[in-house]
Amino acid sequence: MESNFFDRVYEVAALIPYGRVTSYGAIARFVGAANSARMVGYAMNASVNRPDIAAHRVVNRNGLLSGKHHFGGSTVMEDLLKSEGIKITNNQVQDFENVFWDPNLELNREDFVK
DNA sequence: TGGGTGACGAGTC
DNA sequence: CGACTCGCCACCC
Repeated sequence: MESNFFDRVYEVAALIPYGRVTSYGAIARFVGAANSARMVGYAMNASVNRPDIAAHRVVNRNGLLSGKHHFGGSTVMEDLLKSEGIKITNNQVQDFENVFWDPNLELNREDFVK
């Protein structure tokens, strides 16, 4: 069976543009679980098996690389973001507002299966 | 079946 | 301004 929740999270995560980041809460709202931002992170945790998912482009609402610790336990996440032109300082995304990508604004929910 | 878990978020002190 | 607490809810055991 298909767990639409996780699948949607994966879809959105896969659509995050290069050099941009988004927040768990933004994805959560987009998939219809505004109050389940934690589940987005949980889904990302399971997305390690999904090479198409750019989990490193997902940070918390503060622009903090909360999931970096889960990226092999190294600075992989930080390095990946830097390689995309995103500035990282003290585990925090610089110019977060500038690189923030809100699926609710940039993406059409109608393009997804309801 | 039930309960614990957690890569969050928002509110409070 | 910083640190802490609580609620959330889909997934795993």
